[in-house]
Formats: sequence, structure tokens, C-alpha cells
Amino acid sequence: MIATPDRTPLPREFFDRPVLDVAPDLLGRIVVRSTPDGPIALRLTEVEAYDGENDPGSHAYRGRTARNAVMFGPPGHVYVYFTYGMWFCMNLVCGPEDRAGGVLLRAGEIVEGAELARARRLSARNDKELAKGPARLATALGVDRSFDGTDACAPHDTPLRVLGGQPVPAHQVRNGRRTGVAGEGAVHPWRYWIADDPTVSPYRAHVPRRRRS
DNA sequence: CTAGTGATTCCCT
DNA sequence: GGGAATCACTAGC
Repeated sequence: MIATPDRTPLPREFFDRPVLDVAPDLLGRIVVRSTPDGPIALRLTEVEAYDGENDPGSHAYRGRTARNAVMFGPPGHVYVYFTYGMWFCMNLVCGPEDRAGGVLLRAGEIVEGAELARARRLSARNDKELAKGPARLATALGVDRSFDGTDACAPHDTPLRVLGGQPVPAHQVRNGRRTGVAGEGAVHPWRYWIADDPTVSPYRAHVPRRRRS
């Protein structure tokens, strides 16, 4: 039997839980980006949990700054940061509120508006690559720093929402070390993905950069 | 495999 | 205030 994906938005209470509960529960959910040209919808296939101030891998580890302020705010909001001089990555803030937890959206399958996503991802060689990787995902959805702080659970229409979709049964969820996290934070197996899904990004261990001479 | 982009933060002065 | 190091990465060879 094939269940019908749930098209209703996830309520704020969904995100107002410990981030390690929310992260695997986000797999199979649908992120919808409303653009003037129409919606782009993406089914989440890979995410990573960041446990706020307790987590050496988190942007919130050293406390609140201008950049990460949104993580210290209410759950259900979007935290967008700029990285590697070129790219944006998108997180959903999770509760409890003062804990600064967040889930990085790492990969997904475009299920609606593929032509709009392709137009933003001209270098993608096939549709499985449209959102394979966190910066590719943000690019495909047209999400940049101007989306930082967006409420994905607002009662009115917003440019970004997360719908119920179809949660993934536990036996299809895999987890392992997070991509590119160094040091103490590397031990936590807080990356979650859907088993055998072709849109999941390849794992790459953290590579320390050589100092310039 | 490597180059490369630039915001952000940290550690001084 | 300034300079250096960092960074949850991608594209292109």
C-alpha cells in the first residue's frame, strides 16, 4: 500500500523537540519553496543534527553571535549561513528554544518544479544531482542569506514551508558520522539518510587545510 | 585530485 | 582596529 504524502505544514511543535529526535523524523518530509514562477518541492533524503552550545561541530558552540543569532531563537525558523566563499547552507532551528539546536538539510529529491530547480543548477548533469549536497540543495531552492530567520511555521503563507510528506520507517533510516566535522564533534553519528537513496551526497571526511607558506 | 571564493571569528595590538 | 585562520563545499579537470 502506498500512503498519500501529507500536504499539510508541520506545526511548530514538530520542531520544538530535541534536535536528535527531529533530525531522523525530517527524512521523507517535503520542503516547499514558493517562487514567483511557481513552487519547488523537495523530499528530504539526508540531514545532519547540530546540538547547539554542547556540540563542537555547531556554529552555536561558542555562543551567540550576529551570524548565528537565529539558532538561539524559536524553533521552526530557518538558519542560513554562507560558507567557502560561494555557497549557502540551510538549517531548521529545533527546540528547546535556548538550546540552539539545528538540522542541516544536506540532500533531497526534487519532486515538483524540477524545471525551476534545473534553471538554478545549470551545472547539474542529471536530476539526482540537483540537490545532492547542502549548498546544491540551497541553490536549487533559491535560498540565500536573505532567508535567514524565515519562519517555516508561520500561519500565513511564507516563501518556505515544510510539509508532512511521508516519514521514513526506522528500518530505512541509516546514520553515521557527520560530513566534514573535525575534532571532538566528529564522533557523533548525527548524520541521517535514507538507505540506498540515489540523491544522498557522498561522505567526505574532514580534510585539514595545509597552511599557506 | 585541487583551486577558489569571501564572510566570520579569533587573537592580538 | 587589523591580520590570520577557519569553514556543515562545489566545480572542473
